[in-house]
Amino acid sequence: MKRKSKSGPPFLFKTLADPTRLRLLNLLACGETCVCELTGTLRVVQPKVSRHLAHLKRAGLVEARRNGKWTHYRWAEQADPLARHVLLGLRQWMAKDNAMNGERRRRGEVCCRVGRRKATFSK
Amino acid sequence: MKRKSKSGPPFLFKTLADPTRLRLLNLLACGETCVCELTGTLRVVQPKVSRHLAHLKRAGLVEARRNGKWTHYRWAEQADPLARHVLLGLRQWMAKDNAMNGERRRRGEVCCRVGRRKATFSK
DNA sequence: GACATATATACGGATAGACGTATATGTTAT
DNA sequence: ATAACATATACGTCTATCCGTATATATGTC
Repeated sequence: MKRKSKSGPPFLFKTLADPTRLRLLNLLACGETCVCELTGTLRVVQPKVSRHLAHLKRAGLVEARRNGKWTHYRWAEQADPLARHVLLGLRQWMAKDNAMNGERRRRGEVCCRVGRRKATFSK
Repeated sequence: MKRKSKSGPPFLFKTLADPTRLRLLNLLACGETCVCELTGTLRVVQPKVSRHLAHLKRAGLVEARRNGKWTHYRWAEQADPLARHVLLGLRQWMAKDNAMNGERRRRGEVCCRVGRRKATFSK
């Protein structure tokens, strides 16, 4: 039985091979962000966001910090030189890509950190 | 119906997410190489090599040149800055990785190649 | 032409990955 | 305690991807 390696370049690249995960990294590039803001900005269902964040965390690309009800994610420092190099390139690419820029601009229009009002009459 | 994008960062990373393809790129880093030598050095069946080479070619990472019965593959120049950056990092990683070094050393003990020119690797 | 060699592709099965929905876990407020 | 909320995970399904084997294509030799 052959062990499945969850590290090394193939695993790094596999982690980066998903559009949703790149969008998440893009938003996190602005700084630590909570899941609800990520969910709101990307307009995808919350379990999808959580699953991809878990994957990014397993791969060591992000770290999580719990604060009360919320969990905040952020980019992690990379020990491995290849990962550091690749992520730097990715960051630069994100800074220029139109779609990624647009999504970063949508940040802050949503989420928990500012006073949020529910769209409900029952209160 | 949503079109499946065969380009962009996700596709680049997907291409790099396979160990066999990385091994192929590693051997090609020494210079243009024919399929039979790749097959012999990696000790994998030929259709597998051809399939992965086709994938690398579709992704624009390698180019092919036919010469008689043989097809020689080589690294392609990258127009996209992200791809160029990532592949440069990969090349540097390969230069230091033990397994990759070992495999490059096995080159030349096999196959059709007799006289060859020197590599782009040490650049 | 027939034949051998080098490479590419087609086919079917196995496995991994991504998804949506439902549910579980953990936290805070009442 | 219960309720409401934020986040994580479990489950079943669907699709993509990888593989080995068999076959197709292309080129050179006789």
